[in-house]
Amino acid sequence: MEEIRLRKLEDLKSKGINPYPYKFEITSFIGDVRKKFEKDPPRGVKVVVRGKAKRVSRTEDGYMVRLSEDNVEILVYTKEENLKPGEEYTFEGTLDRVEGKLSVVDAVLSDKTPQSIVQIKAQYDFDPNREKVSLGGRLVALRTMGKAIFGHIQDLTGKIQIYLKKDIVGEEKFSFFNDYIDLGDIIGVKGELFRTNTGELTVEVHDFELLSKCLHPLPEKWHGLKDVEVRYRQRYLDLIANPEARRTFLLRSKLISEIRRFFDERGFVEVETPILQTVASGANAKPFITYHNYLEMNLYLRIAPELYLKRLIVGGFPRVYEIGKNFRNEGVDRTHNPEFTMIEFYAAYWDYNDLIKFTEEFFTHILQRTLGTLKIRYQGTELDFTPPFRKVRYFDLLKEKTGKDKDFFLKDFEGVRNLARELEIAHYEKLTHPKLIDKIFEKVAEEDLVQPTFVIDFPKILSPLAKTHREDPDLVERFELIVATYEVANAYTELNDPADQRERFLEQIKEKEMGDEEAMDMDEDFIRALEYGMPPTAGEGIGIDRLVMLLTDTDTIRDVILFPHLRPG
RNA sequence: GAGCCGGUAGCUCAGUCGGUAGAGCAACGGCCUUUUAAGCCGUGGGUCCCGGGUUCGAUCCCCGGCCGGCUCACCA
Repeated sequence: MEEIRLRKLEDLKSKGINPYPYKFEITSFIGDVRKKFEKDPPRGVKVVVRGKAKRVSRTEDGYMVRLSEDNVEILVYTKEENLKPGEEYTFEGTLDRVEGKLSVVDAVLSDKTPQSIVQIKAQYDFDPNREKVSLGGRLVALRTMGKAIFGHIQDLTGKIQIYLKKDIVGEEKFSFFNDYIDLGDIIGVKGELFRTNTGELTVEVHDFELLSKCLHPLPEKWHGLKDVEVRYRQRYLDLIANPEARRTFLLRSKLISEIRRFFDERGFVEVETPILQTVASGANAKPFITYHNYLEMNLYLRIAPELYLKRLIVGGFPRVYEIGKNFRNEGVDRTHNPEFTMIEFYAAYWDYNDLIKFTEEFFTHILQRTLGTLKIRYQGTELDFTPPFRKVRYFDLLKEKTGKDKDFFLKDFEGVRNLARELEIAHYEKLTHPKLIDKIFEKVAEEDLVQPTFVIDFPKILSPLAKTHREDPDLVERFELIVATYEVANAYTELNDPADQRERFLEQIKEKEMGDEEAMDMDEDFIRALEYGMPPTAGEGIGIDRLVMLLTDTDTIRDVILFPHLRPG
């Protein structure tokens, strides 16, 4: 097949036609055109429609019916079985726009009095008045009908039907299309907008141009691209073939701009700190090591920006944030990619109580702006982000689950180890005391935390950069926000006493010597920075990838990272 | 790192209790000027992931490898 397309390419060149021209003037993106003449129905509008089923197609979890009333069509998505093409049916369902087309979703058979499909459509799909447009896109569907050709071109913003009529484009152009344009090619079309008999917004093409040849066949139009390996390795194909992929990554982008807007509007300054670091500190994780030829030294890819951001607080930036990648040399699974995106932010004169309120505000803003709701479905469960979120203290939760109190966990090392053994925690005999507590908490507490929950007041020995709790020297002023059993945010009142910080680092070094590979490294310059005085400060990190997973109802981090790490194929 | 599962046409999949394989879409040739998973008639297309073994014969059985998925371990 590639050979045929290559031959067409050569033919074009020999005819003096450049198959890769320099420029095509477009009047707008495809989605803009659709937006102009198509209104989205408000959320949850119920309709009853009746018509003849022109086609019944199986979808992943039901059927799609093309329902026709006097030649005007509407798509109906239903789980009803045994529907037959040619029969008349009445459906009741919710009006929605699916890939640009007005559709009735979650439809069930009904015996109510139907509304007119024509009239329903008239409310949301408008007459384009022969508006002149010039659009570019990839040809993703093609239906040639002798002296007329229908097709769809697509860009990131949407899809639109094109209509070529021999009478209109002329004999020469028409056969040029037939002879040289293939499914997958990028083309530019100029023409006038109209609606077909069935009501679909369509470009009546007056002229067109090949903008780039596609030398490979596209994935299948109906099933899309399913092979996960190909979807990740050749993400461009995923983006061409699968609307969910486009939706996910558009939402990711929207999320990140909304995050920026949220922070910018609140006086935060966006900064960039080093990714190549000489000391990998600021988190409990194993770093990647790289080598600088000129300096003849190893460098680490950052595991966290924390210590640099706090240096900026020392330097007088009152509120800073950084959105960027962190790199952790650890296992890869459904919730971990070796490089992942976080936002970390720090606010002088705040403590962790301020951050709790701020975090609730953050989620409200983000959810409203991206999804327009505070209640989202995630893997079959409704998550309610209406503030205030549940708050529970670390040791209260442990006590509830194990019956053991703080003193037990912090003072009775042997007891904790025995408990770990009872809980069948792997390698319990090799774990250090803080690690054991951490593991037990993860095992007994986290898996029940589905609704957004702040776990507050962590043990000090787990938190070397957090400030000691004002009411309890064993604890720090720290919280994690857990949603759907995984950590989404981690925050604390920052430790700003340099002497205390030095002690904590020394404690980490001891942990490292006792076999904890993830214990933090001492950062002398960071301590020196604190010696110049850091105002009371609170800081937080939020994992962007996991946030996108929540917002897009995705259970694999690889589905929200454009190019996730894979072994070379 | 361990266990389980998978890799068949460009894509989505079926199949061979061991005799080198099939559908739909895509492609190619026809017909078709409002189609839309267009339709109708016809045609071509395969390293059945790779390497070894068993066998007269392996895509299928066995062993090893590569890549992926899931679970666990490691880890945010």
